Amino acid sequence: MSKHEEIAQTLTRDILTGQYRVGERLPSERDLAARFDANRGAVREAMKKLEQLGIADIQPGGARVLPLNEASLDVIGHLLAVRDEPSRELVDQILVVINALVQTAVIAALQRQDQDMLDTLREVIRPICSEQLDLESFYDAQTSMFRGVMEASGNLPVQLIAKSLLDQFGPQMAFLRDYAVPDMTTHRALARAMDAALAARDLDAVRQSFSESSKFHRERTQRAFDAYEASHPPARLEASAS
Amino acid sequence: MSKHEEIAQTLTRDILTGQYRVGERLPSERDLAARFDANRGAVREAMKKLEQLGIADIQPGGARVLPLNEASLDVIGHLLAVRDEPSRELVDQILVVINALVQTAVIAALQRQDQDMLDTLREVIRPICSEQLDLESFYDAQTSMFRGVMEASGNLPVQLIAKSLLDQFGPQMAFLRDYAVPDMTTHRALARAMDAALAARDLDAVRQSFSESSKFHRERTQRAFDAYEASHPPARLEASAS
DNA sequence: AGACCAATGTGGTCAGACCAATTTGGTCTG
DNA sequence: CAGACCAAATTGGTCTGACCACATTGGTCT
Repeated sequence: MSKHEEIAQTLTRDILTGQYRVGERLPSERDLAARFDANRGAVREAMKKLEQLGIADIQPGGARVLPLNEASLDVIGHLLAVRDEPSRELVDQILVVINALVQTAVIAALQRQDQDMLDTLREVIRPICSEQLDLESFYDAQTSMFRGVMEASGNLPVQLIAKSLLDQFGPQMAFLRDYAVPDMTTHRALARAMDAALAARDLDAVRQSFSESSKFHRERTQRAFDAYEASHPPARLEASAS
Repeated sequence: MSKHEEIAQTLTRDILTGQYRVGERLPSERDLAARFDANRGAVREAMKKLEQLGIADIQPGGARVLPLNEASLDVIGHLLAVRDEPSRELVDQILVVINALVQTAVIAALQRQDQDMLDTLREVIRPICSEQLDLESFYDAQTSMFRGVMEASGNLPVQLIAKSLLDQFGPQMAFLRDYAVPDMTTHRALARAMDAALAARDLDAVRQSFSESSKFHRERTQRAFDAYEASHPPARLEASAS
């Protein structure tokens, strides 16, 4: 890892864990350069990164910590990675958003009235419901489905948001894979419902089936968290939940 | 505007308007420095910006142009600004996404079962339906409503996405304000429906009323586009639509 | 013709300096 | 004593020039 990445990571972690209060001034670039035994250029690059993440506001006179709701979408990945395991609440929120985006994309795709598009859509769903998948392949298939839906929607903003979110979310959730209870029967049933709704071009049914799938996925993820925490040292009891 | 901003803007514009093909190599930093009569540091900063926007991939050996669907959400603002007026299609897509986010946020807020939250929510909606607003104030009120809903949702990813989108979207849409046909009667009716749905905690009604409001807003925006184009030189006829 | 290799060009990093603007701390004034 | 004021120190912003490791390129050798 290069110097500026190291500095940026340390500072990002410090800010996101509350080492610096919101509004507080960060040390000057020269101080940080001395502390990290780095060139000021390296510190500058790191600070630029913080600014891009929207967690610090750099101005002549000093850099200050911004509140989290001023941040860029790109902080999500860092937020998930800051602790030993991601926050259950944040993970659930992300799943909610992804569901909203997928539904928006599917509906947009359906409203384009393009038969080829619809066939493509059903094709990316089929692997989920028809084949005998293990959990690993299921995740891959689901991700492919998401990407396919996004592309079919033709809605660029949705595509960009979903890509950013999935790119940050996926890697951080890898640790849960071994703890998720496979339930391919239900998965397949949910996927069939989605496929049927698509075939019928029934918007309400599409919404309904995707919502149900998302709800199941969210519950399953929370159960995976339970399993993970049960088989791991619950850390120190102090402040482990915040 | 500082040098690196000028360079970044020019390069961003060139890339987004297709002056460079996807996959094509950009000129080297030293070449660009010579072309813009700048030092390499300024060019480097500009290139960093392109990389952050997700429109260029910088690697030892050279920087290459990325396809648009690899970009960051932050390109939206640049995409809207690249042409004389924003693309109608993109604007509509953004409105669709914002509606999806708002609905997600409202539902999340409602499901928190927090009476104070709900009261706050209704308060941010009230100005839209009760007062005699001109169009300008209506926009402000609507934006306030969005922000209030986002905050009330407690869903950080939704907040961050909406903030990013609105920050990029708002300024670029200012040019349309004078061409939007005011229809405060309908606006008020739609807002009252939203308020009633919230008061009843009826999720389906909430979805329905917000969808209708969004639909009306989208149509009104497209009509504003018509009015704008009617009163502006339709540019040269060649390739004006692409 | 293909494999190989050296020269060139590329981005990545660093060091040091200067500038304009802000911040800061003391001083002066009421 | 409080507030306005000013000068010195500090801050981020910019620029110059140089070196490095690696990718690309073009020629050479087999």
